[in-house]
Amino acid sequence: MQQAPASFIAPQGGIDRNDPRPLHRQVYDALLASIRDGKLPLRGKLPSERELVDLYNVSRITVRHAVRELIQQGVIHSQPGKGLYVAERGGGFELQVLKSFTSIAIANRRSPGHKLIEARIVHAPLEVSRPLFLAPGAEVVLLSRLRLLDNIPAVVQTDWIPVARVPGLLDLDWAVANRSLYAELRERYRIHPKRGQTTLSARLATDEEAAMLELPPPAAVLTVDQIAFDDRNRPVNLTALVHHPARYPLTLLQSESGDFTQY
Amino acid sequence: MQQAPASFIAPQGGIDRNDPRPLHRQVYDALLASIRDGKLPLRGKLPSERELVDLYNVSRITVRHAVRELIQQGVIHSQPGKGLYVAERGGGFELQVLKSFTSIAIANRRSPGHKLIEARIVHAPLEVSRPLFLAPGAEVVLLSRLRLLDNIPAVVQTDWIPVARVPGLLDLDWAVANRSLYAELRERYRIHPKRGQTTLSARLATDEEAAMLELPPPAAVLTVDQIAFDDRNRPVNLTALVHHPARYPLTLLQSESGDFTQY
DNA sequence: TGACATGACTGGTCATAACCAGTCCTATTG
DNA sequence: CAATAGGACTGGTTATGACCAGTCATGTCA
Repeated sequence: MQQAPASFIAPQGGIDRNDPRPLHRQVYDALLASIRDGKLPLRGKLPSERELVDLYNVSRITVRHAVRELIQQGVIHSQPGKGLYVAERGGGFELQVLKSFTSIAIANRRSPGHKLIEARIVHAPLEVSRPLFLAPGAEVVLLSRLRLLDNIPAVVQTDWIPVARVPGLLDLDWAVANRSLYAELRERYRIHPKRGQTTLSARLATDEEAAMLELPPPAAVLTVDQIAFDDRNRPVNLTALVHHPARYPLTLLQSESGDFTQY
Repeated sequence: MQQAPASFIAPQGGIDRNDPRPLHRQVYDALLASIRDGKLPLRGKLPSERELVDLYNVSRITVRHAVRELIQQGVIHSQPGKGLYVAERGGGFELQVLKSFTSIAIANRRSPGHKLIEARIVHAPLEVSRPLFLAPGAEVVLLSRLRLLDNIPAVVQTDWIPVARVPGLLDLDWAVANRSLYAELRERYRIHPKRGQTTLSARLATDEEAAMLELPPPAAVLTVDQIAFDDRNRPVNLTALVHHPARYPLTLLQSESGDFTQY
């Protein structure tokens, strides 16, 4: 008989019937926290689904919902007939899907920060107005920052947000090194991005980018362009990222959602 | 009252109780096919979940399972209180998660192909043996190919596969332009990759790569390194891809799985 | 001693049933 | 005529209960 896993995962740990979050989300968060905190070792075995049902006093459908999310995120994997196991993580940065620079940094025990490059209202060029469904030349907030990991330049980030959605955004002092744009969107403007479309490519760094990222030219950079939409399917912003390839590679964990055909 | 969607999605369309695939997978495939074939227009509205229940004669849990997958793949999106909508797709290549070069090409109506660069058995260098959990110097099959889209060079792909798992793989003539490594793994060796770990970065192309991809040096390339594991969690292969940035950018569709925090 | 059957597990699938909060049209009311 | 209150929908969440195929340790039989 395997030892009661209650010592690893607090019984009722974080499951609160009055919590506004859905139960499956709470289970997801509780399990993820246990794994991230190292209470469950890498390659370790999780309690079985039916044990989790008893631990958290929720139905199996709820447990399975949480488990499915964790599998799809690549955090755990399942072996039918055997159990659930914590996935070993790769060497570099631990990302699942593309996530917040800030949250990634914290998850990797690096301290995030930024230096302001530019913050003003501009008329959107066509390559910005089109994906945001705006009229050409419409006013957008331009926010350009050099993002730092432990004070080391890692990414050049430029955001464009329609002015209409974020009145007064530039009243804030964006030179403050730890201000988070997305926290501002959430808390001040109640804008919650729900889905996004991301394009990855590579190109040679411009002289300015190379200088900021401390790359000797000619240098290759990884580019990530993302359009985000809110829960009503309205475009929220356009983000362009220019990554230092060595200081900030990206890692994806994939799993058996649908077909896992490969290259 | 909205018109019966039965004209768009064949009633019982593809749902077969004797099909070995799970019901939710069949529903997923049927809906995906309807969308891909254009029976359901972009930004169009899908039948409601309860209508799908009647259409396919399955329970709502099954329909929701399929719907959840499609949402997570970014194919559709949901608006509570309103309905399910086909997601508009972006300009470039339509990828969801990283998928088969061959299947991506076909989905984008481009014809895939390859030119053989190298196919032989080598002793694995450390950077290959480590991720594959092999002893340093263990024998691996090296397969290096220049992949083509409509006969235009797009990606340099190099695979390493432990010899022990694929005896006789090199007996085949890999110079044949349309042979698929993963079809071979599936059909001949019954190896089914289930999950993978992918690292994306950028670097300057080597002279050979630049020449093959028809890029004038100095040129930046997008690199994708992937380790795949099978359903028993054994490493299957290591793939290194070198992408022509303009001919083969990558697109990801993300959705509200877990937290959609951003950069 | 070795091969085999058993049974207690595991995750995977599917059904039925209910309630909630949000959307949207419609009919009633002021 | 405008504001409001229903009611009929939507997807989102959760419960209970059941069966399947695979894994694995154990005990039995040859």
